[in-house]
Amino acid sequence: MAPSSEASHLPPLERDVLRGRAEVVAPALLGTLLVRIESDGSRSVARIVETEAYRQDDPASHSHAGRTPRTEPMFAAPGTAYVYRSYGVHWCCNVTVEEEGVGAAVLLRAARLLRGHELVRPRRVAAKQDRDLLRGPGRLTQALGIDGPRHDRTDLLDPRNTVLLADDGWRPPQTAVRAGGRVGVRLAAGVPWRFWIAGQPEVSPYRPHPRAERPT
DNA sequence: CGCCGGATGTCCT
DNA sequence: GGACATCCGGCGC
Repeated sequence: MAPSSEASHLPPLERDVLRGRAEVVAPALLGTLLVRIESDGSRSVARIVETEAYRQDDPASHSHAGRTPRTEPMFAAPGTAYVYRSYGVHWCCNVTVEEEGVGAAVLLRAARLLRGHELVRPRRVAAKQDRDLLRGPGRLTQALGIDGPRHDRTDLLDPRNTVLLADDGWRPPQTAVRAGGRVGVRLAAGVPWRFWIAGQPEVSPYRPHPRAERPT
């Protein structure tokens, strides 16, 4: 029998979940799964514990200035990956949300690794503890081998692809979902569109932008 | 734990 | 040229 059959039975995330406004979808994705399928069929599975919402009318969003070659995927159909380079060195992975033509996305900031430790460890040699493996958006992509050339513009709900959003039905208790300012953004720093599961050690440490402008 | 500098692709609303 | 949705290692407390 095929060794991958068990993992392949993880149900995909429902696309309709992604059609709502970014700041509604972002907390709704807490507890869902990110799956990385290697070329040999082996899989890593991680539980999403921290997200951030970005949308077109939001000064902190890449889509705020309109379409560019880089931000084009933000305007694609819901479920599309928007993978961009951060500070020239790291990759960050977003899921496009809202309707096609609207520049909105949810940044996947942190996750807890459930399976695939042996696949992730060699890509995250700098991680001193397991909780640091996918703690932060740059670390998350490095851990799962997500990058622009391979994954930008791919459909995260198409089971033929190598990075997928899945759903095993688990969700955090409502009382454990927290909201606050987004990490490292200068504009609209007070908008509480970062969401995380309280008590999860994989949630990335909050760090304000050095010149954050907060609304009065 | 906190602060600092270095790495550097893509954009200038 | 400067800013940026980041991370890491080195240093000091």
